[in-house]
Amino acid sequence: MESRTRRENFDLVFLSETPMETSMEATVFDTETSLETTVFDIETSMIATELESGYTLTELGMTSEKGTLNDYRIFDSTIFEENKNEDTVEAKERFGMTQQSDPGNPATNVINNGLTLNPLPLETHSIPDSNYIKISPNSAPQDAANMAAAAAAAAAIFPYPGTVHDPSTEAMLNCWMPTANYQTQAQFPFLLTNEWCYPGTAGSAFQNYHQISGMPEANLMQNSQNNFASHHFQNPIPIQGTQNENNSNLAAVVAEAAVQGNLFGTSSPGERRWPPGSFHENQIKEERNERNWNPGTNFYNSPQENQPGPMSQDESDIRSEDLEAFAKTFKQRRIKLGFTQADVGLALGNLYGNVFSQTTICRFEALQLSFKNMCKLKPLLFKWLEEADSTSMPSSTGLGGMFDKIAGAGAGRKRKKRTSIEVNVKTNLEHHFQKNPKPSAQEIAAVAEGLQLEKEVVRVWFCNRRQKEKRMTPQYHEIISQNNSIPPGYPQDQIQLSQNHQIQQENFGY
DNA sequence: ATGCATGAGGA
DNA sequence: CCTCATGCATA
Repeated sequence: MESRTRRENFDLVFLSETPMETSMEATVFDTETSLETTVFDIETSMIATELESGYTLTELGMTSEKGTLNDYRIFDSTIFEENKNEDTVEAKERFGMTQQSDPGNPATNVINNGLTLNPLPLETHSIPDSNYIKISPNSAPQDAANMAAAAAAAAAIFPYPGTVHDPSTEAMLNCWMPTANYQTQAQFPFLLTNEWCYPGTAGSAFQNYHQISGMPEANLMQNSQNNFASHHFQNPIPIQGTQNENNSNLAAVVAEAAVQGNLFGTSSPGERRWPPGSFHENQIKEERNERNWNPGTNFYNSPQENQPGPMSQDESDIRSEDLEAFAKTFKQRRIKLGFTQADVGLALGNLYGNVFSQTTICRFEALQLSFKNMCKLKPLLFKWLEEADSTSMPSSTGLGGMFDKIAGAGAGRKRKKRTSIEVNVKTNLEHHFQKNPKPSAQEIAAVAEGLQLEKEVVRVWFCNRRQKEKRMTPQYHEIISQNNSIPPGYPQDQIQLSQNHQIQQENFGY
């Protein structure tokens, strides 16, 4: 089996906001082997096939609930060349695109590394589906995560950035490698100092980005592109980190790259999701309040300031999708690095003075904390991860210093022995809860009476129960009643997540 | 991974 | 008494 590089033959296109309610599945098509693998069927929420690399798209944060299609395609530009003259009307209709490329801009088309990027006008979409790699259709809320994964995949795969088409701004982006968030020059050296990269998603703020330096959009864009081109010419970005680099299974390459890219693909305090100062914090907050944290909302079109400056990410600009994606990535990385949840909790103490228990880390990873709580912990965990990632020598240095875990020794009152409540009693309580989640003292007393439990125990049970209700991933509700429709062996958390998106709005409207 | 619990802070 | 962040102890 000859090992070839097919990288020159691919470009990356993002299609956003295209309504498509039908078979939401991710198909990976290897144009070399002509093998097609259905990876994830959104419709049934079933993981049909795991990628060879061992990652599933689910693990890559590529799952999605139904809704708007956000379709990432990596296509064979040779085929594109053959098809580009096809009628575009159908494509436009089909994909709801109105975008034209900028064929007049050489930087759009040719990167000076001997590779020719196609201008990628809309016409590209008349290419048969079978020639695409469809990574994932997504609803808007999932844009970021999916975009990140897809983009990161492309970033790792291609020696140059794919041409990214942002339909919402009608921008052709040849100049950068997208992730879910704005990226700085640190990530993308080809950027001009004050530039930020934006991946482009539904309602992209690409234009905002281009306004940052006060430069006319067109100029900045061109600048970017030129800058990128020259940078690349001199410093071709090596393809690295993908063990499957030479693997003929493109799917595996994509997957692996996506996993790696995912790390920086998710927003984080360290990276700042927004260009520094580009969005006024208050504006974001206001907007979020107005929209009541609708997870489907994107804020990319928010007004912005021109004043660059440091910006700390706080809860107001974290979306639940970000948290999901981060938690997922965090867990993967943590495990890969060989740390236990307890290790992390302890390390947080060393690094930032806040020790956390294994329990808390566990709950973070499982999204079993309140939204607010998640937001609070995320920055810390992110820092830790960054640290651990760069040091990446867990056994030796990793836990070296250690804190004296100030043993409480407070000799406070002994903890009450944990009372265990029988299952049938629990069921009973659950029923009560369904009827009235906030029973009064009297009602609690009555329940306690009926169930032969201490009042206090019942009270605490309700407290805890309510608290559970507020977790990011509630595990209760009507899941039971849907049992029939749950495919056997289907991982529960998938359902919880998708349900969560609805529940979220009620529970986290603050 | 979770069930039951604690304690701070708020009405 | 409640909410909320958090964790001991255990399944």
